[in-house]
Amino acid sequence: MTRCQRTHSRCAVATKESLIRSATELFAHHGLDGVSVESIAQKAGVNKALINYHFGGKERLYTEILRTTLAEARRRVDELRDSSRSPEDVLRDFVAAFHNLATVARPHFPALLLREVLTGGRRFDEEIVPHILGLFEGVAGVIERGVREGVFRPVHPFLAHLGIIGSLVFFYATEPRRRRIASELKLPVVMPTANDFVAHIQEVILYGIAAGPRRTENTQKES
Amino acid sequence: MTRCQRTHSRCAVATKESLIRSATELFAHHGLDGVSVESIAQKAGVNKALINYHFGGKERLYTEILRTTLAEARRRVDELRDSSRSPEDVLRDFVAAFHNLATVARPHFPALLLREVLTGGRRFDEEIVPHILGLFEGVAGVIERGVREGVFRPVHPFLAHLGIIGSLVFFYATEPRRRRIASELKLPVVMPTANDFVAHIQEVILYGIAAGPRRTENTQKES
DNA sequence: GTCTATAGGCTGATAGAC
DNA sequence: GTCTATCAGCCTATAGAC
Repeated sequence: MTRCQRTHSRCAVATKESLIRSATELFAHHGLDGVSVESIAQKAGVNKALINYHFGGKERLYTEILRTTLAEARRRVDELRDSSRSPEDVLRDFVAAFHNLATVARPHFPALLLREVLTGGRRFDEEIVPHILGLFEGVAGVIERGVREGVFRPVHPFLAHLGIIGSLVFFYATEPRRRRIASELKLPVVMPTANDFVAHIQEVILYGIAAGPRRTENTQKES
Repeated sequence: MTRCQRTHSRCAVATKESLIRSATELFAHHGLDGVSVESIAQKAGVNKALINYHFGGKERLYTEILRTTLAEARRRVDELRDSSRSPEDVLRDFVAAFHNLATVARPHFPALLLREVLTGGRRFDEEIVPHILGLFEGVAGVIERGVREGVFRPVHPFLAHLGIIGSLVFFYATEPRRRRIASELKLPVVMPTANDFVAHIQEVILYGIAAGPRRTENTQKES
């Protein structure tokens, strides 16, 4: 219970932050429709009327969370994309940055983004769209550069972007649930850590799109 | 409006199928909590009381849809996994089968599975768990075999499974929405088709985990 | 089997006291 | 800024007519 020094009452900013923190976790877990304002307020330890006072309603709170979370993700991609390093290294950096974002800085970013896209992205307004574009341009851009410089095979940048982002978003969005589900289902496997996954996916992606001679025959779609 | 030959009234089976079809699409798009029984009934063209009569409530209808959808996916994986073909070919077949399932037979399978895992898989009961296990064992099993036979690098089967399934589930679960969103956002890219994606992902996966000499240096996590 | 009518609970939002 | 009290609307489920 953070208290202001002068008023001896709970700071407004502390209330807002508490609400945002609680709502972020609940929205990521249950979706906008699966969360009641009552449950958000209870988890935050404040009155539910304050959601309307500070944010103007449940939906506006959701949109604000989506916007700030995507802004943070975009900021990190922008920091990396114009690097002078090799395309391989930049791609590795993207994966490492995603890992850090999804495990430390914004652990609910993957689930929030995924849920929003699943439902049709109806909240992708003028404030959010640039962030989505930034993410896309970052990954697809470095792949395009790698293809141009001849270090990557001529893969389609957008498809490669989707494959990479798909793996990452799926893994981190489902990671906390999967651990519990896997143990309940008695999955016959030792659960690797998220760190193991980062190393694996960096390796597989780079082996997968790197230029150079291969012993594998051409790929085919059907048997 | 399918009618029975003798009763001259709408067949019960037609009603059930119509409800299942409508509910499947709505659940995949909006999630269990985002769909009202009223909207399901309206889309199906029947009365909402019939949802309780035929299925025993909205949640039971949802569980039934989840179960039959996962059963179908599992059935297809089981058909392929014990093939005598090479691990590379079986993996290609898995991807092709997923594509067929996600575009023709059960277009809502990826979104339904994804949403359920995101929310914690609370409906993974004794009837559903074997299907989940079947999917996992199919993909991880063929990778294990490939590693054992020396045609794949010694990747972790479970991590490889997650990376592959993640790409596929993400792509197909978001495909219909992404097309609309991309055009609204004026994404500076020609949208490739799902067929293009299949070819791309088969290629990248096999290049990514195939054994054999590589020109790429060792993978590292941080810059 | 299907429909109408309705019960009963929960939800999001707000007015007003402090 | 925060809380209590409350309302109107929507929700799921069901009883009962046909």
